[in-house]
Order: sequence, then structure tokens, then C-alpha cells
Amino acid sequence: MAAREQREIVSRRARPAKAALSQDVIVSAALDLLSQKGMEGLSLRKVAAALDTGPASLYVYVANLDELLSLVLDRALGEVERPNDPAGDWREQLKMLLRSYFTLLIDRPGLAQVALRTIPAGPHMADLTETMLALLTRGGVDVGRAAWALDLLLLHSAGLAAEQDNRRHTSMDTLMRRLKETTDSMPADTHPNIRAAGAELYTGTRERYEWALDALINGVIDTPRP
Amino acid sequence: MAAREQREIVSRRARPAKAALSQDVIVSAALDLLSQKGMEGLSLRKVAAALDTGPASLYVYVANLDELLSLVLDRALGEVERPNDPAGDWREQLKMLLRSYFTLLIDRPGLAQVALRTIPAGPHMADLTETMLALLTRGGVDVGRAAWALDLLLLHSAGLAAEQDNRRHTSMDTLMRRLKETTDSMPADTHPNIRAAGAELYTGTRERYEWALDALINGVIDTPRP
DNA sequence: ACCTGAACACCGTTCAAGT
DNA sequence: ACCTGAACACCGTTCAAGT
Repeated sequence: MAAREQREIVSRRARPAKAALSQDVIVSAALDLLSQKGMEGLSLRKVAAALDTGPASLYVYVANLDELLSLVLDRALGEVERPNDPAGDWREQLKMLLRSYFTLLIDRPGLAQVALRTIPAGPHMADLTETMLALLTRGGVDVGRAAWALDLLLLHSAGLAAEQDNRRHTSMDTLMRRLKETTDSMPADTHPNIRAAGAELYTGTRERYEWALDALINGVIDTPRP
Repeated sequence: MAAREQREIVSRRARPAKAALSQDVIVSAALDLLSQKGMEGLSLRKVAAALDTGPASLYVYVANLDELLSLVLDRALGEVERPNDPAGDWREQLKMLLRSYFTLLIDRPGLAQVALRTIPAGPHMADLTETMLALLTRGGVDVGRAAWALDLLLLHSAGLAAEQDNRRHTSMDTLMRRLKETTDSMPADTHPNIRAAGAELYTGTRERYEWALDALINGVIDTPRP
């Protein structure tokens, strides 16, 4: 994949002060904006501004905003840590890979939303897919089930990351207050379980993720396809 | 909740030809637009236009777009079928409830995206939460684990619905072609598992969902919290 | 072939002015 | 209290005109 990126670099002699435009440069600028300011900080116009040009210029390298987002996601996916010891514990290796994916999405506000919206296609996504299929196969799961399991696992990490990204802006207090408001406005005994669960509904970020990882893998392991 | 909605109805004597504005009317119009035209068909300005008024008028009843989306989601959630036989099979009842939620999101293009973006708060969400907690408790799961499981299950249905909504616009052929393009452009033997999985990566909409439901519930059942 | 300015058709939100 | 027109500060995308 490094080769693929290098192939797009363009000579900078023509305009020494200004970075030459290329798909690569555009994707980098977009990912930077997304990482620093989240989804609201990313727009074609802002990417163009960051590159000191007009929005129309980007359309030479990128078909539209959707394609740009898809490219940004694939670029980011290159940083997911993939295990390389084919003799190691497949389960632990799978969990490490997913943790790395999750952390990546959490660290770049807005990227989780992108992951849920765009259909990922690109070299890094292909590598990730291949690695996960291999790990699941090593765990005794047949290829077909592994294909479905892969979707389940990636979807969960992206979904949870997006959820926590949303909640970053809303304080726990606000959440609990809103919950209290809606439940308190109802007859006292209609929602006993919500009352019993209480803060458990929202707390436990890290442990919750670890538990979910185990629950998902356990479920995949002992649920054959119909 | 019916009472809550009725309370907001306003006299229509003042303007016989034009429907009186209220939060209720606004949410209904927004849900209609979302159901018919998807996420792109929904905007504050279009809701206002549908109600034959200007966008500024809506701000009397709704704080901003986020709040409107949250209200729309909760309104739609009222249609989720909740079981009422406390002696029935909890597992089957839980699956039916989730299927109903999933179908609801699939039938209203864009709503799945809303479900993934907004933190649901409202009477219908409270009812849904309560019912799911009760079912899981009946299945022998303690309240704390049930709270986490609930999140896992709803997140999955919403995520899968959003994924399929995205793919509605992209044909299977396009997906497979793109996949082929990226994998074919690489050395032949680096991605054997992707080659083996092939179309399985994308196919099996309904069976895939049913399998995932079982896998998730199985995983929740035999994975205690740390 | 690449880049650009200007325009088109939209957004959410605010605010002063009306009733 | 409710409603509105007009404005503000943005969007993605297109296109004719330049180099």
C-alpha cells in the first residue's frame, strides 16, 4: 500500500511554495481536519481552504464527498494493528485487532460515523478483512460464518465508538437527568427494571467493550449458520 | 403516551384552512418526509415548507434539528411490537421485538442513521428499554448485564439496518466489482480467505440477521460480566 | 490536463419586527 | 405568545473560462 500512495505523488517543482494537489494530499488534509475537529470540521470547502485552493479544484481527484470519506476511512484503517504470529492465540489476536480498530475510531472524532455510513473499499480494508477471516478460520469457524461474523464484529466496534462519540458532547449528568425525567413522569411501578438498572445503562465504557467482545466471539463460536 | 400527544393539540379555529402548528404536527410531518424520501429529504426547511410556513416558525416548538430527530425517532419507536404474554418464551419474544425494531428502521429509509446518531430519550424508548430488561431478566440475566446486553442488541439492529440502507443505493454488482478490483490488483496469494469467502461477504440479508440475533443472544447468555 | 471564479441550489439558526 | 421575512454563515456540485 505504501507503493500505491507513492505512485500518486506529483512533482513539486512547478509551485515551490504551495503543495502540489493530489488525491493523497487531499485525503491527508481531510483526515487531519476530521481528527482535530470532528465531523463538523470536515467539509470539501474546508479541505480546499486548508490546501489553499477553491472547492472546485478537488473534483479533479475525488468524485464527490462520499468518495473522499471512503478514502479517508481506508487511509485511517492502515493504522489498525494486525497480528503477525500465525501460531499465537487466535482469540486474543482477534480481540487485539478489534481493540485497535475501536481505539482508532474513538481517537478521531467523527470517523466512527464515517465507518457506519460509507461502504469501506480499499487496500487497507481488504487487508483487515483478510486478517480477520484468517483468524476466525483458525478458530474453527467456516468461511461463510466467518464472513458474517466479521461484519458483526466490525459493526459493533464502530457502533459503540459512534455512540460514545455522541455522548462525549453530552455529560453523564444530563443523560441521567433526562432518563429520570422520562421515567419519573410515569406511574411509579410501570418501569421497575429501568429503576433497578439505573446508571448501569450508561456506565462502564471500557469494561463494557471488553465484555461485549467476549460475548460476541462466544456467540459466533457456538452458533452455526442455519 | 397517547395522553402526552393529545395534550399538545391546539385549537384550529383561528386558521381553519391551515393546520395549527404544534410539536406534534411538526414531528409527524418530519417522520412522513423521512419515510418517503429518506435522510436527504428531511430538513428543517422542508418540514416548514410541508407545513406551509417558514423555517423560523419551528423554533417555537423545537430547540434545533437534533432535538427534532430525537423526537422523530421516539415517535417511530412507538410502533415497535412489544410482547404482552409474561408466560411466553422470553427468547422468542425478545427476537420478535428486535425483528420489529429492525423492520421499522429498514422501512423508513434514514431512520437507522438517526438511531445511530441521536441518543434516544422519550417515553417510547423508555417502554422499549423496560420491556427488554424484563425479558432478559426472565432469561436469567442479572440487571447489570441486561443493561449492557440491551445496548449490544439495539446497536446491532440499528447498525445492520443502516448498513443495508447504504447498500440500497449501491447495487450488488457494483459492490462485487469494487471488491474484485481491490483484491485483483494485489498479488494473487495474499488474500486467499477473501477469495474463498467471495459473495458471502455481502449476501444473505434476512438469514444473516436471524443468525446474528441467535449469536448475540447466545453470547449474552453465556458470558458473565467481569 | 489541471485549476479557478462565480454561480446554483441548497442548509441550520438568529433576530428584529410584526400580530 | 406566536409567527414571519430577511439575513448570516455556511454547504456540495457544476460549469464556463482560463492556463
